[in-house]
Amino acid sequence: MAKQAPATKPGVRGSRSGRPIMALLDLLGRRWTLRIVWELREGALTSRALRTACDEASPTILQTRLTELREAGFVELTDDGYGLTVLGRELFQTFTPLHRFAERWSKQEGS
Amino acid sequence: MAKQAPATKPGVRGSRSGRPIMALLDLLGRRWTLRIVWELREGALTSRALRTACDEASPTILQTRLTELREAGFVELTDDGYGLTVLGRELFQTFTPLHRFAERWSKQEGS
DNA sequence: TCTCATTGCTACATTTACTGTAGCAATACG
DNA sequence: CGTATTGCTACAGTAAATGTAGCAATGAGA
Repeated sequence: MAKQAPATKPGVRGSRSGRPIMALLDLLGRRWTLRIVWELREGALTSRALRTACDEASPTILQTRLTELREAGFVELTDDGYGLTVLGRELFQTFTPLHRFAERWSKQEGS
Repeated sequence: MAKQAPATKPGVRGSRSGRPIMALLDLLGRRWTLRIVWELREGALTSRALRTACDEASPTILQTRLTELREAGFVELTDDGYGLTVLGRELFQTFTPLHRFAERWSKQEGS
């Protein structure tokens, strides 16, 4: 079940082009992926706690996404539960501008 | 078919919490959404050109995503085709660190 | 005006992805 | 032993995405 070479695994759309950004956009563009990274931002969570944080999402898909994120090297399973790796935290850093953008977006939306 | 109040439209997962980032993560976490924004980064594309750029994705889903992105205020349809709005370009700006991250990610993956 | 090509967009049957519920084996605590 | 976690999986049902085809509207050319 443990795959290798995550960055270019065949099932990833856009990875045929060899452009890493495509593989990343594809991975992040799957349901719950962005959310999981977001919810783990402040520390590790157990699978159940993560599920609660993710609005009781189906454990099936959470497990699938966690496996993908682990294969990609963004998430790891420790004694404290699932947590972001160093790489995963770097990925989360790129969300910061996104967060600020979201705030601006929601405000200009009312008009 | 035309909805209103995009930031808090009922179908958006995570928006019940009222946190804009959740609505944004949900929108961006749908298939082809990230990719579309990415492909429009250098200028407007016609629907067919966008489809080609998106690896011949189904026009059905592209049209759905384009509608969502237009309702969100990120994309607009002009004489040149679909293009990013000012807001959409701001959103794309947040991808820049993601792009650089993707490059680093693909390199450390081989080990 | 009659093609012909392009645009944005949609129908629809098939396939894939996701959901919701239930429950497993392993571990730990009493 | 019971019971309460953990990570994880099975499976039936539902929702989402794909792939192919084609529509109406627009414009260019003969």
